Amino acid sequence: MDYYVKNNDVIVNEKDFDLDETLDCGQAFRWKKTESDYKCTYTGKFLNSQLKISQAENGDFIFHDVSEKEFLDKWFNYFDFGTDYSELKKIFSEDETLSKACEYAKGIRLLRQDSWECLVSFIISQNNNIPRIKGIIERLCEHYGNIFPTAEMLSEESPESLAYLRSGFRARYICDASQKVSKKETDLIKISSMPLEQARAELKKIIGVGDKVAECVLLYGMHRTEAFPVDVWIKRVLAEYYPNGLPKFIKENAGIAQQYLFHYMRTKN
DNA sequence: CGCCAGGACGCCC
DNA sequence: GGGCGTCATGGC
Repeated sequence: MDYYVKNNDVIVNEKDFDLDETLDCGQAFRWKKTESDYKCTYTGKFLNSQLKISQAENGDFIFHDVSEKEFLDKWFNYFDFGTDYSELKKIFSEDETLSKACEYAKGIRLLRQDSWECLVSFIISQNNNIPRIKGIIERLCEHYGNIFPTAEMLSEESPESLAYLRSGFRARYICDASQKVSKKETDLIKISSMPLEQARAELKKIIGVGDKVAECVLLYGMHRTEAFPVDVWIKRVLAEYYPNGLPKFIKENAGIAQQYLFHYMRTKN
């Protein structure tokens, strides 16, 4: 990864990164594609920081109106620029299916998202489709002035007061998560560094958090790359390509491999 | 219209 | 432990 500062922007060169593929592969739900003169442009937020980011025709990335300090302190980490995805894909490509999946969308990276936002987002995701998940999260943020509400804010709500979300049976799960997190009965910071099995068990104490959602929080919100969420698409991948199980050599980065497989299976047709 | 969606839970055996 | 119906809502 190389970068330089130009006027008020930071320009990044990173070949293992595609904006469309990374921001629209089902790991994050709050990035919006906007019109621009570039190949593509997105606006979104991480915690309380807003970002407008473009990918130019030559592949470079423009972090609009971002100082070098903010880039290094915040966005470098969010986009996981410290990880060498060429090396990861080289390892993955020893497996035939994974090789195809990595070739299909070379520019997917695993974002380092906020654990609380991930927890709520993936509670909402259950038995739901991606366009509708985005809609519910958008209504939630709009309701709080276009920020993602904290656990403290949401702990004031009830399933009835959340009716405007039209999130169905998931509303009471959101409330339980908000109460447990705001009371520190669920401590997301502590969980993020627990042994994996213990972390899973701790997350699953929240009503409405089962194996799949817990795994998503660990992977997307805590960057535990060995976590491996299994949804209906990954079930199809496993049934079709891995009847004897996944290759052992992906273990410590199974979650990242999962992201290539998920996107491949969901969009190839 | 019917089928499905980045599932979890309770109940049954 | 595994199988099955149920839960809201709406995208396609």
